[in-house]
Amino acid sequence: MTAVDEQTGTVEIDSDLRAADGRVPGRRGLATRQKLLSATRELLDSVAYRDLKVVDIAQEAGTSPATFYQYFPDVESVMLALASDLSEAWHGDLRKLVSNRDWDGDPDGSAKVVADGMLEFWTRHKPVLRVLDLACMEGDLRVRDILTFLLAGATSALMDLAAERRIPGDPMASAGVVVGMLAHVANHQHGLERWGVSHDVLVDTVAGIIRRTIVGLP
Amino acid sequence: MTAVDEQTGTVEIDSDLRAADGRVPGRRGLATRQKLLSATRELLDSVAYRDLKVVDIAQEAGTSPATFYQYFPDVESVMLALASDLSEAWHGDLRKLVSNRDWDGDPDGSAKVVADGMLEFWTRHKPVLRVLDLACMEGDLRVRDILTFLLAGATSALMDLAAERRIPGDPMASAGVVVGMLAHVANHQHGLERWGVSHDVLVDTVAGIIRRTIVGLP
DNA sequence: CCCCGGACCTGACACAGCATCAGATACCGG
DNA sequence: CCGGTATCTGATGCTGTGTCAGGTCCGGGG
Repeated sequence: MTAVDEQTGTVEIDSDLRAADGRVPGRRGLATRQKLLSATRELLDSVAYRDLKVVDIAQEAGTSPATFYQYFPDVESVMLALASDLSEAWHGDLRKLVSNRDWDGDPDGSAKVVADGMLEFWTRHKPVLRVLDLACMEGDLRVRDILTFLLAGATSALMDLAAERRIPGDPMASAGVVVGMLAHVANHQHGLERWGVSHDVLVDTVAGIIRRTIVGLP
Repeated sequence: MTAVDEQTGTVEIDSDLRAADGRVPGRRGLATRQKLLSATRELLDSVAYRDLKVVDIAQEAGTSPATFYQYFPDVESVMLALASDLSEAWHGDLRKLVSNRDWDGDPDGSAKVVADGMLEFWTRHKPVLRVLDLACMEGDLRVRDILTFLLAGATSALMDLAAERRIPGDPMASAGVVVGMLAHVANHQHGLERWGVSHDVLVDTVAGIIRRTIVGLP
């Protein structure tokens, strides 16, 4: 019952949203479901994914484990739901972050805004995204599709840009690698800072790579 | 009782290697410890880190859970040991992969060899590395130090190269970002291939970024 | 206003995996 | 062959999982 995409027209994240029995949840039910999602998100700030227990999520949400199982079959499914929400909420914005730029007039500034925006997005949602990233690497196809959708807007915008500019090399590969780089850098920003790389320097470095790889300037 | 680094002179991975009681393990003990490590590595090929149980590791290693606890306090510690081993074994090779190149004579070929070699390394050890990466993001300082050491050789070699070439921007940041990019790309190679990006195209794209970011050619 | 039916919640339970220890077993030097 | 130490494991208590049956809450009809 959710959005089908406008332009890439591919992904369709279906969520008919049933409780453990066949019930369709009402207002109150949806609220506790939401509380469980938030509780999970918050716990992930402080506890490792491996140690994330149903008991703790339930407690954090102010309810019981049994209730948890009314809405999700397991913790993994909560992550999947969080992923869907994130994807729905940000797919469009990430696309716009790239495409609403004046690449001809101010390529340097544009690259910097994109770098900064992506880093900001990734950092804000790091606790969830790093888990999704692992799940994706571990071969979870549902997660991979959702992450793909999340990034599809930005990626295809970058790809179009690279193609327009007739950059040597494969536009898809360039766009994919750049987006991946942004993700990784955001996740390890803290580590790089320990090596003496400040946030600003990092943004500049990444922006430089975007500029040279996608826009095609020295 | 293990290597202290030669040049960066920072990391020191200490492993006095005791069993659960204070004993220093002998030949037989070290063998079962090794079997537990291998079993873990192999299980990670097929099961998600979150679902990796002590029972299963013990069974795969042909021993009992109680024995497991003779050698490791928990699964996390096994990962730490695997990380140390990997680091010890590859730190030098990764450095050489970058520094044993003729960057002046054949920058293009060199970049390609580095890209290919790093991708190969990361892909080969993906099941372990992706877990370590998560642990690092989740704030595990021991893991971060070990990964830092693993990559320190390659990173500092790239950094020196960038500094020599007087590339605009911060050499440390450039090297760090490039190494990070390689890691991420290797981890998501399968996903990119699904978007129609072949291995060879990927290597070329990444090599291009190395060339432009570190060596400084158009 | 009360009360009823369905939506929602939870206590109780059986079972899986964790972690520990005391005692059994395997190996080595003499 | 034997004693002693290194190594292993069965038994056990405990934590967390997943599933009921039955209790509580709430909104609408009488």
